Amino acid sequence: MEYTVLGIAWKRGPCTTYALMMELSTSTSTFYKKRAGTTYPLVERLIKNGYLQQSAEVGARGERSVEVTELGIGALGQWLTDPIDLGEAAHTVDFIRLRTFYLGAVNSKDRAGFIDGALIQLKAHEAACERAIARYKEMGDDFSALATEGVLFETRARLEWLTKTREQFLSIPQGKPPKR
Amino acid sequence: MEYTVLGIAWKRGPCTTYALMMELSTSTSTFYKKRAGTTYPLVERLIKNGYLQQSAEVGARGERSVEVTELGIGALGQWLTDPIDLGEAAHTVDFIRLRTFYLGAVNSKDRAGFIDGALIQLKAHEAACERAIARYKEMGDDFSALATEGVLFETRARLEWLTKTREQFLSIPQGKPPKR
DNA sequence: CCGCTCATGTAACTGGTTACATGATTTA
DNA sequence: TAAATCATGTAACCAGTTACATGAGCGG
Repeated sequence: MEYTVLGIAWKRGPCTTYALMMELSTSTSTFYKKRAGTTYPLVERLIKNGYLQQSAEVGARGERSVEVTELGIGALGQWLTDPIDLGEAAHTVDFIRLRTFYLGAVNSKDRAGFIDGALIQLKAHEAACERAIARYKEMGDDFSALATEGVLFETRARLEWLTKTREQFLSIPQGKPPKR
Repeated sequence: MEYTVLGIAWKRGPCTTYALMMELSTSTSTFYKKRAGTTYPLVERLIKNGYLQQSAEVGARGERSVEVTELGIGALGQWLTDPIDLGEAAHTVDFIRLRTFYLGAVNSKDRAGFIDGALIQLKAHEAACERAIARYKEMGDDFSALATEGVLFETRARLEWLTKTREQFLSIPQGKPPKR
């Protein structure tokens, strides 16, 4: 999304499109598998619309760098100040949870396999979040640290939910729910 | 996503594309604002690929209904049985959290406005989840009830996170983090 | 000097959104 | 009988993904 790129560019100051792309693809929070094909056109679009501009700063090897314009900072502030509506606040994605809606289609053994596999991945993700938070703190990026704390809260909630409901998920008979 | 439609069609048994569309757009868990323009082509695609088929059942008003084929049930089972990888398990979306990464761009008063507005929406969402769970239990759809319990856990974690970090978010000075 | 990372793109494809369009049936 | 809901689509647009393509600089 445009605002994420705008936000990263604002935090970093003048940097290359490549650097933006790298941060987009490695962040614990960003949900796009942004690669070159997305980032370069997106940055182009933002420049065309006046939110980013070519920076005067040029690297040793002639890399071009971009920076946020006044207009861009204004748009970022607008986005952060606009009250969030219920639709956006409630909109979350969780691919583990998504599957659990239909677990009745498979037997208990398969359900256990899925849930236990998911728990392992979530624990790995929890550890990754902790490392990311430490890294952000070290870098002095307090907002990213607090935001990633949110990912950690979420991950622990998912672990707790799956752990507590595991037995119930396994005990429900296979098949679709009764018709009404 | 295809699997969600497949899952809903499996749960419901023969039903119209319209009914699938309605469930997609009202569910607490589905993240697509699926409208006609998405659902009809998607169902067409699933029929073409053999996962859905026209059902013999026809409504009083001549509505066509679709149902899952054996192949479709197989694909659904496959999806549910395949172990989830870290990338998919870690991939979550939260538009409130996304903004908090860049809250340093605005002053403390604006941050407080954003956070407090978000808390109000999250509380409303929490109540909506509770109602949805009760409804699913009433309908005898235990898997959806347990899955939506997951949404509830998540929502409460987000509330707890924002409540606990609110003061910290407000106390950090405005501006971008120091360069390294 | 070979391979890796930095750096910058392009082109084709896919899939979702918006907006439009139509008509039947139900309900107030 | 008028409005709402059920029901079915289409077409233009937009944005993200995949895969391809290139070349410079750096470290072993």
